Amino acid sequence: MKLVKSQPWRNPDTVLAQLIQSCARTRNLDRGKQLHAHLVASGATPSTFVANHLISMYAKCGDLYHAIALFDRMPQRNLVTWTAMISSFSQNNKFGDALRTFSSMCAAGIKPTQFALSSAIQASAFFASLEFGKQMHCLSVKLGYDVELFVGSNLADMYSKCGSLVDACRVFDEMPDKDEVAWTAMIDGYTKNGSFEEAIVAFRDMLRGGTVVIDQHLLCSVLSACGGLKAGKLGRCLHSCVVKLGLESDTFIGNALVNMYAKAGDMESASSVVGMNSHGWNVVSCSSLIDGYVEMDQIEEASRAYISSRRQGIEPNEFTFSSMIKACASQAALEQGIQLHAQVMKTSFVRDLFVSSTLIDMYGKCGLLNSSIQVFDEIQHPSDISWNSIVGVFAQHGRGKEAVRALNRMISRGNKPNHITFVSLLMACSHAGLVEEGLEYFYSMNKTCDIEPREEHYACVIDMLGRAGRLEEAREFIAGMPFEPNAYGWCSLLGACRTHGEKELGELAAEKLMKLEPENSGIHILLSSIYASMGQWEDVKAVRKLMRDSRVKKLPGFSWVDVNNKTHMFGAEDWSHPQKEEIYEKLEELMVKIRKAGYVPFTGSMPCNLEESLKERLLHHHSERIAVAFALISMPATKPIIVKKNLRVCVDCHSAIKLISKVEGREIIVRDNARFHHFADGMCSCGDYW
DNA sequence: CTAGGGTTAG
Repeated sequence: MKLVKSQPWRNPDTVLAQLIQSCARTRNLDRGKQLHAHLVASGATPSTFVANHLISMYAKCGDLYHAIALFDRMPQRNLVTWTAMISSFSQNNKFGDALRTFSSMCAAGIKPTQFALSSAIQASAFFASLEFGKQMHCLSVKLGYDVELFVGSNLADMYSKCGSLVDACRVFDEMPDKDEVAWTAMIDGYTKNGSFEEAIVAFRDMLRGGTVVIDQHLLCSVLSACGGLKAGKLGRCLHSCVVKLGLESDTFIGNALVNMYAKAGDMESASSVVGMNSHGWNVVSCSSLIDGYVEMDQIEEASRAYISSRRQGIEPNEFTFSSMIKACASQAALEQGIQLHAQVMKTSFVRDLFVSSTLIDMYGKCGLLNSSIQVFDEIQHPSDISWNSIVGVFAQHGRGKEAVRALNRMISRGNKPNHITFVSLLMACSHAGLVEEGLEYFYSMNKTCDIEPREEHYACVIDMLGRAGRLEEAREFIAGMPFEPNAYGWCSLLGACRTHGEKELGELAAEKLMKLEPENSGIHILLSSIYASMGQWEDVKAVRKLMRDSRVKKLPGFSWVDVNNKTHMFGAEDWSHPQKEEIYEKLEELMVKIRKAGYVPFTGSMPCNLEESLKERLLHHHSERIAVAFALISMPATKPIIVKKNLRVCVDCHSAIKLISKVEGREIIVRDNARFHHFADGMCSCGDYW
């Protein structure tokens, strides 16, 4: 109003335009509508200039309806009118409409400028449509805007969002001037495509240039890259930068910091950032925090963070649910998993592909194969992630044929298996003894699915041959490999050599393993048990001495079992439980039953030269068996028993529990530190070998 | 009058 009074000689349109503009700036829709109504009431048709302002005002205030209505009724549209309409659509996330309007404009014979191109490229980025994006790029080149600051940044952003980093770089490198927005687009492109090192390198290059402003957008992307690299030190450095620039109160920055620290495993810093300011408690930061705890295997802390977030009034979203369900899977905490599933079903997140995939995995790890399949079957359009989960579950359960069938269905439905799918498939074949099928897939995956076999696939083949007792072939296979097997491969081989009494190859595997994982006591134990099974007590002693000398300690074995939502822990020969009498009685009863069913104690591998009866007794009182006996006397017979162990289940316990599942008619799931065993009716999902 | 970049998952 001041302007009107002080500059009464100005063109009335200019005055009106300025008034409308101020409504747009302050998002004052009511005042904007008033001005519009006033204009209409005066009977005059607004000029194109004024109408353009009105469209822009309506769009900025989120009132697309009136913007469109006005646009449709305009007798004269100029370049800016079209451009304003396109940007109105893209500002309000109507990217399809933005693109349609863009092509109408072109059809009307109006050449787009950098403004319209910018919005149109943004829309192509939204649809992640490389094809359309390339057309836009082409048009930008033709019209001479391709290296312009805004268009260039948009193109780089669009290419990286379409997954084509090469094209993004090409555009970016051609740009003569680059500001912080352009750099952010590029750095974020690297980050989103998993090229974290390149993101950091780009950031350094940018700093070296020295002229670019560092703002919150830029720092967010760099922090995300630090998270990906687990680069806590660099991240902390950037945190100081955030503080110096006074950007701590930015919610996105806070979330990025929490996520960075959580990914780097620095949970203390992550949780302190959450508590630092009023924006700290939000669904993104809490989900990052929870996921950090889950990844660090600190499930108690994860639950605590989840409960605190709920107390703060934060509604969990699909990220939160995924992480919490993942936590249940890692603990084989079936009860809590089911509760989360029930909660998810009350929300729309039940249709989220990440959530359903973690549910499939959780049920699988808790031994409920049918529930996994049910969750999978309820997915309307399974994605690659969904298929990978179900193939993985079949692998865990030793269902080789089902895994193969799932893979074939996956391919025929147009989903593309990746290297993880093939790891699962090969493991499934290995567990089910489908050696020929497994080998066929291994040798053909490169041709049929364009996946070069990696370390882990080679390791699966070693495992497959080893389990089948084809150790000579395993040796040849290793000799023909383009690289040395990884720890998993050598470990499988060592296990197989132990089972099949192959001393020399076992020694080789152990030697390699001790170099790869010198701290791993399991390797020493396995090797000594190979010697023990052959009665080479001198060698057993030598290994023990080696363990002493290199200060490798055998971890004490513990088992856990959840009964009525309470976790009970047992050690070997552990009789501290209040119900010890009943447990002991049950164990004795089980021994009698399984002996009748054909159980023969396997004391051959025990790494000490003890009297047989004592060895047997020691075996019978392994922690996992005590846990199973306890669960049998305290749980309703309908529920599967889930036991968790910190070490590997021993061969003898494996065969004993197999028979216990048969004589007691119970499903027993044992998760040890290496794998998953599902015992039912005298069978185990991991086959006959441990 | 019209345009660009940022945080969480298998």
